[in-house]
Amino acid sequence: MAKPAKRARDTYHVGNLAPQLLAAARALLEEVGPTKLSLRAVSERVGVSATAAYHHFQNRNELIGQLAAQGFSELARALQHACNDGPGLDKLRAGSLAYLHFARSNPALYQLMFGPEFTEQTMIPALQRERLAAFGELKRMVADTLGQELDSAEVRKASVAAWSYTHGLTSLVIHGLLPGAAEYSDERFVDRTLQGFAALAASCSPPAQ
Amino acid sequence: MAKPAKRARDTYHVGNLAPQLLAAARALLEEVGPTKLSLRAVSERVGVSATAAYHHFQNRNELIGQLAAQGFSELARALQHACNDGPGLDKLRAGSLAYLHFARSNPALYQLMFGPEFTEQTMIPALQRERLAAFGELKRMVADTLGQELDSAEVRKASVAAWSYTHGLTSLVIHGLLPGAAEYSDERFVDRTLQGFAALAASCSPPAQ
DNA sequence: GGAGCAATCTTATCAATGTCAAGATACTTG
DNA sequence: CAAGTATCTTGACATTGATAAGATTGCTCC
Repeated sequence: MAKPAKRARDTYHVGNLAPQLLAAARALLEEVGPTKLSLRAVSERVGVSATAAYHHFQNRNELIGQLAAQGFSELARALQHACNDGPGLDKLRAGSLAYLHFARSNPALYQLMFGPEFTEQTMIPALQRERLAAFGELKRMVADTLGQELDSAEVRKASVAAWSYTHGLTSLVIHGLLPGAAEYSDERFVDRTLQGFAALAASCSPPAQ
Repeated sequence: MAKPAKRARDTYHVGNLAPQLLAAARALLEEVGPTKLSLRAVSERVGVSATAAYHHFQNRNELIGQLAAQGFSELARALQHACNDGPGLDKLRAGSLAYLHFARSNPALYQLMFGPEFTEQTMIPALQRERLAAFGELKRMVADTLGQELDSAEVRKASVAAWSYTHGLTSLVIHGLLPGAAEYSDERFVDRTLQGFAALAASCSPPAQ
């Protein structure tokens, strides 16, 4: 009697799948870009059937959401390191550098983190939490720089300003919208932008408080 | 003799399809979001077969690329108006306001304009051109503010700085990452961010020139 | 005016993808 | 070891972008 040649043991996958899927997705993400990351490709890379992921994630959005959350977690750690190691006065520059460096090292992940997939409805808790944690790290940096309390109105405003310019610069660089986006160093981008702000601040009307 | 009840004249569509497709896509874009805009839905809204669009656009990317180009063109016009009408000193604030207002009025379009779909490879000429034109408008504003020549190094740096912070703030607001992103006014966001910059500039080490 | 031709539009079809349902297999717990 | 649950597979379906081939329209040239 011809039994099926391929036994279950050969095709079955067992255990610890979620982290493997996340790792494969993370790698594939940078290869194919944030829009073309397919669940099937991820599953195939791990060596598992196309629908196995659905036993660990509700759907594609939850998987890439966890990827994004992972990204914010790493970004927070990078900011923390930059803030602790650097000299006291230039914490903002050091933070911006770390931010830009993270994004340039993981461009597709960064695009995913701020991608249009995650709205209020499709936002998973882990993503929201890690994003807030990363922003908290930035607020801490700003509070240190300003020498004020963490939750003062000043710090809140300045933190949004710092996040805005850093995210904006990063986004422009990542998308290749700035000339020389490929070859120039992180330092060059950050320093030139800071110089640009200085020039703007010098010849601008003082903002109404 | 029973002829086919449906004559060709009833099903055939004629003439001027490209603009209609773009208009329908533009409307659908804001309804379903930048990731879920399907060619078929656009075609159906116009009342045309699913593949008719391929006689006017190479593929989906070219269609949404032209949408994005259209967005940059409108953004440039908005900046131009804001720059010409406003008082001389606050051109930067007026420009930022116009920028944020455009994006909040067309959030999905704005996300598309800076979306990950358009890389160096998949970039259509019209998009690149209109994007450069919009940035040129911003540079003109900055040059006016600084009182310097359009292509000086100062203006280039300051323009990137201005674009960075404006795009960053806009992006954060659009994505709903700032508290109160829904209810607060454009003015509030811009002014608070400018105040934040002032605070940062005041207690920051002066950037090395 | 009509034959021919190019542009435009349709139908039929395919491959890729996200997702669900049902069954098979492995692990756990009594 | 038996039963139940978690995990994984196969099979299937709907949606979507895209191609190929045929139908229709309008224009051009005689």
